Amino acid sequence: MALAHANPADAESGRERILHRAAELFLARGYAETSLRTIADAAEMRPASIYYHFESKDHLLTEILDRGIDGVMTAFDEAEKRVEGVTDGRTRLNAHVAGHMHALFANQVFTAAHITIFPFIPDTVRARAVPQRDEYEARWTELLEGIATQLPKQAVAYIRLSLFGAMNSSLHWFDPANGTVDKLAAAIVATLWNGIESHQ
Amino acid sequence: MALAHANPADAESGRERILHRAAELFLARGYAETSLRTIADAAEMRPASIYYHFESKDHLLTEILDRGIDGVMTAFDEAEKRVEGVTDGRTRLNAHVAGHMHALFANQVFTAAHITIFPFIPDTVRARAVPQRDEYEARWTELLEGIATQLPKQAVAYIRLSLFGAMNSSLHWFDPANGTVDKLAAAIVATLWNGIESHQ
DNA sequence: GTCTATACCTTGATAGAC
DNA sequence: GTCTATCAAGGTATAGAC
Repeated sequence: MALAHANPADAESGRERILHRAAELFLARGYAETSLRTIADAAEMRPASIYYHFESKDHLLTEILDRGIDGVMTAFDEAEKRVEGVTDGRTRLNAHVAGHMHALFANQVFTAAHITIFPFIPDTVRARAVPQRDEYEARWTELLEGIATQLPKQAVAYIRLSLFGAMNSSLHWFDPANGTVDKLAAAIVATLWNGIESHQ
Repeated sequence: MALAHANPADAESGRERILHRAAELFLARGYAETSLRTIADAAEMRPASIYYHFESKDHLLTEILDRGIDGVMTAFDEAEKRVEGVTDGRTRLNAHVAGHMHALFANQVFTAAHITIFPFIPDTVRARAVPQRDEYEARWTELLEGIATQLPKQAVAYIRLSLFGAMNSSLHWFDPANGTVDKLAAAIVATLWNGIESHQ
């Protein structure tokens, strides 16, 4: 019987190590700014070894983007299960915002990397990811239109985009060490739900 | 007497041409993704000529970032003048959001470039820009605390960050050809001010 | 599945003529 | 103020041994 690994990272296969370290580096420094030599260093192997697992740097990026989308898609489905049958709009919204934020901060570095570097990746790779992103957006559109039934769809679209801006920009300033992700999610929902007006 | 230039861009000095084309390219593709050869092409000169005007690529970037901050600082001051003496919070907020959005979309490509590429520039350049950004943030903190006087400062900080996320993320999806910047600003303020609750 | 060694290209930057 | 010519470094990627 094999010994358990003290550090879970040791248990990762070479391929998984490359994916995780690359995603971390892309998130921290960007795609073009991160060389395969740097990724190989972080994954504790030689640059050439990466090419056993991935056809090119772009293919490595593609898989990271795919996993990133999978992360939020799964989070959305799980949040939906958690509020199945719930009719209160704010409760439903809160569950989904919390799910998205946990995917960003707690679960998957792939999701954080995807959202952060997306505007600056090669055109071909970005084009491939667009349909998946559209599908995720569509789920949110449906959710929000079901909650704010009195609003015109155009207004809901602005709300959705504002909400995405608020959620995703937190990657640049929120530190999970200084507050729980759930509290951050609740604060974002409170801003969107109450507005400033009611607190003047 | 010199002839007037048909295209205002023709009137730009070599130095200005470099700055504008570089900012446009950094905004569209990112800093590391844009080579000095590409910039030189766009500015209709040879790569070596750039070094007559700028010590290095990082120095060129630094000036673009500085101009970007100047753009929103000036916009903030002008918005403040426009609502001098006005006490209604929403009117004051609307003026400043519109000012920020105009700086992003209508006035200065430098501001848009600054905000977009900031997370992915070399550490040394980024560190130099932080105090200027902090000063701009501080003006918004003061503005928002003066408007939402009943809220704890922590809540105002979340609102400020949500608002910045909403405003700046519009760079990635708003097309000025499909709507005026003023309407976009009004929609963002409406989302923040009314919340969803009042429209259910 | 990982290695050594290396090819080939693009990059930021410099020297010096005009 | 812009050019031609060029360099050294670092980039992605490949060949082939182990």
